[in-house]
Amino acid sequence: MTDETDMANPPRILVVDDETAIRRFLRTALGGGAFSLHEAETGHAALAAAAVARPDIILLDLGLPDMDGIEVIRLIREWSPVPIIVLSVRERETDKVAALDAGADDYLTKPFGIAELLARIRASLRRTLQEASEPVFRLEGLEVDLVHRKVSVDGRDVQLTPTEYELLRLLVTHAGKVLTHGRILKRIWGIGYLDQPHVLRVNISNLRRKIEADPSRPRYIRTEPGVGYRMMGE
Amino acid sequence: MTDETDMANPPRILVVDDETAIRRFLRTALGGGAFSLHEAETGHAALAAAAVARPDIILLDLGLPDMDGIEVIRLIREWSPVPIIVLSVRERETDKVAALDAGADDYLTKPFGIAELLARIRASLRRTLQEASEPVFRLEGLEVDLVHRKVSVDGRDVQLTPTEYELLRLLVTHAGKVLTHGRILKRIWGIGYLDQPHVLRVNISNLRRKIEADPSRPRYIRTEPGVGYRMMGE
DNA sequence: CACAATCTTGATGCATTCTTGACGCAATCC
DNA sequence: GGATTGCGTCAAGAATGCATCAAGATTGTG
Repeated sequence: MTDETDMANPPRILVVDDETAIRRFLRTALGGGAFSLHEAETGHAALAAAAVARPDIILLDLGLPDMDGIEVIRLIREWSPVPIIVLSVRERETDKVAALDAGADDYLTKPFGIAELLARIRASLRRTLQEASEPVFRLEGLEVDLVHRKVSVDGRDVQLTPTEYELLRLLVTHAGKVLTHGRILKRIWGIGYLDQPHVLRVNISNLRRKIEADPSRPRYIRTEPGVGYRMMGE
Repeated sequence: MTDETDMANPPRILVVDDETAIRRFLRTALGGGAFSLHEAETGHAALAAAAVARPDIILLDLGLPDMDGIEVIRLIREWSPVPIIVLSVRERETDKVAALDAGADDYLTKPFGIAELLARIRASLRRTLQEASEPVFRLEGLEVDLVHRKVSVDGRDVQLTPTEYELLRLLVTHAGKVLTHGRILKRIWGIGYLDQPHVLRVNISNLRRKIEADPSRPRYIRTEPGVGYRMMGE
């Protein structure tokens, strides 16, 4: 589907643990730009951070100084379905059952492997992200909703043909950058059309007629003479 | 084929394991009417059962006689998001990571406590059930009651065939979004019908005749030429 | 075993979309 | 300044996709 991995908006992770060593360990393990990290040392701080930072996932230790971790899960579950992965030294089955039934999504007993933790985080994110995130491109009056596959200009819905939409999608996902004729042709019409820029011009023209107010002086799709086209923005 | 999500009907669980002892153990542990159990001994049987029985959750052993469990996960994930919990003797971290990244939702190493397994099953079911948050879909005169499996237009009840209802349900649960032909075909007719969009068109046509006032100019099910169909709404 | 409902498949007419060619215009090169 | 090249627009035939009807196959049910 989409080929561009969006590094601009890394998933937010809230780490809740009172031990500094553990937090530092997780910070190095989860760092590196793949995630945006927030930390909390107490249950109350965790509740506040969950509300303010809106994490995409919570890593929760059960042994907190001010309140029991199970209680933290319950209180969060009263208003948020955010995935919660429990990290705890308690390995008794009753502890696991209590945490899971309180609303936790997963339970790892310390010590755990960092690779396994990362895999479980990916599994959780995969479940929520496949429904959630709404990548919508906006530029002045133009709005391209890549999830719902909807395009509108100044509020009015615009109906595009499959190739027109593919072309627009390609431009939008590379907004600001110049796409060469060759790159576009290869991508949409396949290799073999490299020497036929005409089909591309026709489609750009049709696309402009549908989304540009004045196709002869385009606001969105600018042509870069001798090179290719560029979607404005960024 | 029918997916009677009545509250009276217990969640369906598919157990995939070649060892008779394990299956018997799970049968007693999960029995008692709380769940409806299906079983498979091989990977191929598991794939067939997943398509036919439409389980709400799959318990999968990785050591199958005919194919690797990881491969089973991948093949199921090509067309179904059903929760998969891996039960395996392999306790190496790389095995866990491979299974989770292939699309598994959880991983338990044998031997495990039955209470923990039940808790993890409850956690998985809770997640999927909360996604079906809207029990009844309304749009202008159309009303689709997903709990009682009833459809009405302007107050008059409409009788749909099983496939028609499944199709409508799929569209309604993704209201606003475009569902591609391929996605619908895979989901309702199974993979293998990917290259037969005709059956889909016939059913869309029949469905429209039953719920649309003017099937030639549909209000609810809009066709996205070259792409798929979309239930209006949101 | 027979009946009814449903599903599948084929055929047909219609609408949309794609492709290709022709032509005007602007910028560039010599 | 004239020729060349690249770009944008228009239009028409070809190709594809869609909706609908109808008939045979399948399934379920009593």
